[in-house]
Amino acid sequence: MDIVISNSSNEPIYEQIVSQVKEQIMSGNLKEGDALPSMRALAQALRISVITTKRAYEELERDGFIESFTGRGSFVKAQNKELLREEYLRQAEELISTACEKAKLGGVDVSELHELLDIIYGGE
Amino acid sequence: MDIVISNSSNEPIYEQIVSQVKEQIMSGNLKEGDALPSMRALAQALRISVITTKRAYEELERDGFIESFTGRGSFVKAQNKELLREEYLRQAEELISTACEKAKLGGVDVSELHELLDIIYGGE
DNA sequence: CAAATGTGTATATCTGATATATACACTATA
DNA sequence: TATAGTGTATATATCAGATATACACATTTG
Repeated sequence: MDIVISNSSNEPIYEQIVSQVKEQIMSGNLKEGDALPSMRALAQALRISVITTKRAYEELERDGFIESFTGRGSFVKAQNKELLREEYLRQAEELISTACEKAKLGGVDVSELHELLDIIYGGE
Repeated sequence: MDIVISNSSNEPIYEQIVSQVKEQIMSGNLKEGDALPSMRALAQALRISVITTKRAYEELERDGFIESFTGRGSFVKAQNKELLREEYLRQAEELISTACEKAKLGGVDVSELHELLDIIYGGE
């Protein structure tokens, strides 16, 4: 479980954890039944509070990605990757929508956005 | 000066004001030397506090878009629209970048993003 | 099987950003 | 010069993010 958090990011720490756990599930790095690091262990590793890791795990549990048991630990639930794909697609769609609004305000043509898209998607 | 704010939005009120003033400058609705509504008048119209309108105007002043004079009012400064265009382009670029990250996580191909872009940009 | 250790959980609290009420200071004008 | 309109400053309220500490349960180990 490689998880990295950034204090400079404006994204809350617990959201960063949630995102990265989802990524690891999507990549196959985490499979059904796999144990997540304990809230304490993760908190210690990231030098943050247990309450914050708990909050992240709570959100993951609420969204059906993991399951937690008092005294035992937290585990990955059976996952439908297609569901995750749809979630990421929806997020991308929303971001592109906002990008289009900004572009229109600036008088930026759609063709310019297509170029940007190719450059950014390709150039990683 | 038509300004509309949404309480349900997660964007702060003062940021909503800032954005919309920039939009009106970009659209030519507000020109150099034009007087903005007084902080009090705008606050009353939007049913918000003067402090909030002041904060919005402060940000606009800090970014060089307007100028405020105690006892006189707030006025639009000379504007370089190209500067605003660049700002919007930069914002769009950043959004597209994040969208690409999400898409990659979901295994969404770049071609699908191009389709989305056309649909969203066109379909307003 | 009881003690110890490791797990998740709950309560009260701190901090920073957003928004506010109220009072103050300056300018124009009637 | 009084008054009404402008921007400004100080102290306060509220909410989300993050926390410390103490609690409850499960597993391991002597």
